[in-house]
Amino acid sequence: MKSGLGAGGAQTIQRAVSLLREVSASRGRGARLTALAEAAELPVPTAHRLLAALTREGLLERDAATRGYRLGSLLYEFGLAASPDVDIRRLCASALQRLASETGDCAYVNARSGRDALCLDRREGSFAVQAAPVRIGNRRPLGVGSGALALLAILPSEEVDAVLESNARRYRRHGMSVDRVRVAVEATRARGFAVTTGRIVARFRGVALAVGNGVNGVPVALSVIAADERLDAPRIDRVVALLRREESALRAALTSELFSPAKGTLP
Amino acid sequence: MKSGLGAGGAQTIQRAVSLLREVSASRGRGARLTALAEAAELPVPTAHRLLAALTREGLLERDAATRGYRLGSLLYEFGLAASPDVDIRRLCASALQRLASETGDCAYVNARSGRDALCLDRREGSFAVQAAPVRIGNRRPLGVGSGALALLAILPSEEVDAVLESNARRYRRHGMSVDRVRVAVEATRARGFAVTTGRIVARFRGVALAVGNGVNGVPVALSVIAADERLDAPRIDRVVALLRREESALRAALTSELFSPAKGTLP
DNA sequence: GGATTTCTTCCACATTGTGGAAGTCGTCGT
DNA sequence: ACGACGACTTCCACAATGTGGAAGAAATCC
Repeated sequence: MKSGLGAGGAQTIQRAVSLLREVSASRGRGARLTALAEAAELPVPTAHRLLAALTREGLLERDAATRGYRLGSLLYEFGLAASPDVDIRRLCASALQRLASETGDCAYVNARSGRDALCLDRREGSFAVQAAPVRIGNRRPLGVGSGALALLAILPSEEVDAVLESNARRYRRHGMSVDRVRVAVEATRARGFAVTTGRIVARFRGVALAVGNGVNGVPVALSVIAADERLDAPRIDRVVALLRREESALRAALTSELFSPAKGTLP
Repeated sequence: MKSGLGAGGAQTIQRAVSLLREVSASRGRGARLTALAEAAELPVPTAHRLLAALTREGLLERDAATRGYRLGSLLYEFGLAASPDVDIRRLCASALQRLASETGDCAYVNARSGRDALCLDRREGSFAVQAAPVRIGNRRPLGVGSGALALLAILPSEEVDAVLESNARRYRRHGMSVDRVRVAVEATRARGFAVTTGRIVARFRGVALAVGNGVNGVPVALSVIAADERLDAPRIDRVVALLRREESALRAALTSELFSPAKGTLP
């Protein structure tokens, strides 16, 4: 088989992690074998064997009813130990709170993770009733969704190209295409913030703004998602103003955080 | 090589996870290659290759200064997505808070994870000044430390035997032995709670109590750690009384939680 | 500055992982 | 209820991948 890029000694680990990422991209109640195999570009029996091994080790769990794979408790446990010194969620908590209560809609923090956007945290406003909302920890390809688009648009163009190429297959599965994402990136750059149409998630739109140079080197974006009829042009402007305000507040908080990093559980 | 138990198709994954567990057992600033290889019972070059692959994938990070391996940010990200429906940390938060403030020492929640005890959360009291405290997410072999001992002692004897055998090598690295742990288990069962001498972590003692049938099927223990001169016999009794109180409160909270599970970020 | 320990690279070998094909199971639709 | 389709699992011949001893760099200690 082709081995692709200069790996030194671990096809298996690369494949396994690739499967884990695909599982954590799946919303709802677990991802099925065939879908995972396809997404990770692996033959079904191979994916099956790897998934079984990951399950045996506790990195995955299998929903008895659905037969779908979910991230396992061992990953939660590792996550506790891997908590970063600068806790982005804690830093963004109050910003999210204000955004959600002032707009009445759902406010999100997304971070870049490789070629994915990762939902770090969210806060629901009073109006928020979404069918299958993005949950904390979920991943999507950079460019798909408002937060993910804002994150993609701030990357240097050559990196954008690399991400687009790498995600080409995945865009298709989201009903997108490389070209459409590229156009959206250009529009986002010109506009200064990201908006999505109601097409990606049916009947919902998002507005997003990337945070300066990110948090601790990690690019981060704030976004607000609402039913599309609630987000007309004037309202978008108001939401963007709120996002701008929170973005500044966050940058200020970051500066002071460098001198007094708090760690551990919230009081 | 001997393959040991009935694995179906993934030596590599088993070894990789084993290394991850060892990394998350290491306190301080990262675990070194040789130590990890020894702990995971792997030849050094093999461990090196696997660790390099895990690092490349983002499951591990390497401290440039120490050359030690730490859990990587991708594990933190997976951890977010893998957060359990019943959040043990949230349930125990107030119990920890009271224990820490009333004793002035360090209060911990530990859970069982395979043959390990896992530090789920901790709260420092006013007196707590530990040199190398156990951090959230750290692992130790079941039986080493007060919380870990309480967790081991509530297991059925045959399971205790299995754990003891499996951990034999690791006890040695903690200056313990299977026999000493077994004796401690008997003593813990007779006493109804676990205490440790100041020998495991120099100059510190712990008192621990397991929580009923655990939380959501996961065995859990509450513990208080203090400098050994602070923990004389009468004070131990008082701490145990506090632990008993919190243990009951926790069991009560568990019952009501079953009917109104809260999820997501705290308000 | 040399000795010791720790880490990294190398490479011949075979164990482990591979994936096509075939079998089994679960789930639809009628 | 039953049959037909798709999804999951098992099987196994094959070789690519992972393996680990040995030797070569780095870093660290004395």
